[in-house]
Amino acid sequence: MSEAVNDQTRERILDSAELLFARKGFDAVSIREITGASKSNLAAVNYHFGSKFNLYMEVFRQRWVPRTRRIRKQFAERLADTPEPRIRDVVNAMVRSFLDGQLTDQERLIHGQLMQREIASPTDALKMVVEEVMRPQQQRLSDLMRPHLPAHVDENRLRLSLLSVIGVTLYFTFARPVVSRLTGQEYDDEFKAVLIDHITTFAIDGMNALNKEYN
Amino acid sequence: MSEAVNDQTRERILDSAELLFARKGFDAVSIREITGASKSNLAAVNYHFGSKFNLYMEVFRQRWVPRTRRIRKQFAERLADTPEPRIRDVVNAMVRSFLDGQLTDQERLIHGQLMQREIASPTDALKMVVEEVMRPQQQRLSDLMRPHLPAHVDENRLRLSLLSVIGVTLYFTFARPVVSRLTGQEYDDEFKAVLIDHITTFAIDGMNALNKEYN
DNA sequence: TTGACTTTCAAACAAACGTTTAATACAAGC
DNA sequence: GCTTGTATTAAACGTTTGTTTGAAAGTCAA
Repeated sequence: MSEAVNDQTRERILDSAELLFARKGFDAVSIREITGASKSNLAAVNYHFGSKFNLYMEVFRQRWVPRTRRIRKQFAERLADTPEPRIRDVVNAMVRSFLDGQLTDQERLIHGQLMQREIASPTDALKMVVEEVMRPQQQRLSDLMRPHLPAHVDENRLRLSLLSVIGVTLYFTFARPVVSRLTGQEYDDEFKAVLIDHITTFAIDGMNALNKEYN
Repeated sequence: MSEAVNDQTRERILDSAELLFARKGFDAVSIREITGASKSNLAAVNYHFGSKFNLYMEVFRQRWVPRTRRIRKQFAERLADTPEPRIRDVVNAMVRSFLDGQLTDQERLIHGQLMQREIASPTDALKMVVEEVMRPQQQRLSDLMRPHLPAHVDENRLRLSLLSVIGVTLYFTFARPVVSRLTGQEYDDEFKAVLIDHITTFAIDGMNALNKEYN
């Protein structure tokens, strides 16, 4: 019972912190704002996490990374019925497991914003994310695609293409204020379906450039 | 003479502010840090700009927007010798006027980071940028590409493709910490040339997806 | 029930923040 | 040289921040 009580305050703080760090960024959010949102006491952050920065790191460890694992699981499930997936199948699964998977809209936005901000102002969290999450996943993707690519396409070139797919996908996730303004479209279900189709198509054709570089 | 003296303090503050806002973000930079870097007095920010936020807005008006105009000019120059540019020519000019133009490396990074952060935490600056800079430029690009596209490609679909090109380009600009880590490559001249080739190719093929949607 | 440990709490602390104020210095015109 | 307006400056101000402290409350096992 004590563990459950412990966990409740701690979990509430983590939830509030994740949301606020994603929305406003680490520097713009005070501990008082987080504890206000989580109905907890100011000193609880120091007690449970030791410091504001440690709280931030725990948000990545206990929220961001597990969510990425869920996305990856969905990616695998999308390909489970495809014995020898072509490049287009892999790219399609990549994009859709994030944009069209089981994440709620808010989760997806939070996930992207946390990453966006971490890239902008790198901390230890970025190092952890790249080494423990992105690198293994990129290796997996590379292994899936390698059989379909000509021998002259080296590993880094393939990596750049994978990063481009990620870049486009993330851009439309976090540049929502720009995209909405320019297109005059709110991110409603209909527009999001258009976006997903577009991103998938753009990414698949962009990736297929690898197969055309004979010169 | 008085105008020149006036302008020196003001300009120094703008320069320092731009650099620091780009590197660390609005919230993480104090006025004391800016005035320290610009060898000026704390109260000078209030005197010349009225507030920290106004300084931020002026950074966009007097640094970011003019630099975008320079990029746009280079884009136009790249196409000046091409009487009827194809889509690939336009995309190539888009990407290269930013990545391979006259901007210094630092300028390019600052330019991208300011935009990245503004997207993450939108202020009035984003509205100004989108309406005064991005929208007119997208219209220009659209006019250049329209003659080469099938009738069924509507305006928003074209816009999404243009945004995708911008998205990829920006991603590789500001996600430098990720890209370097994953590829093991510093952003030296050789790697940047590889990047530019890659991005251009990916973007051109991604855009060409528009010509293939017959179904 | 007691003791030991854990958790929560309010208050305090030192530092930092953006803004304001009033004095001083500078510049230009008459 | 004097006056007016501009620019710079140090100090003050009120507020906010992350961290610390010690007391109180809660929990669990003997």
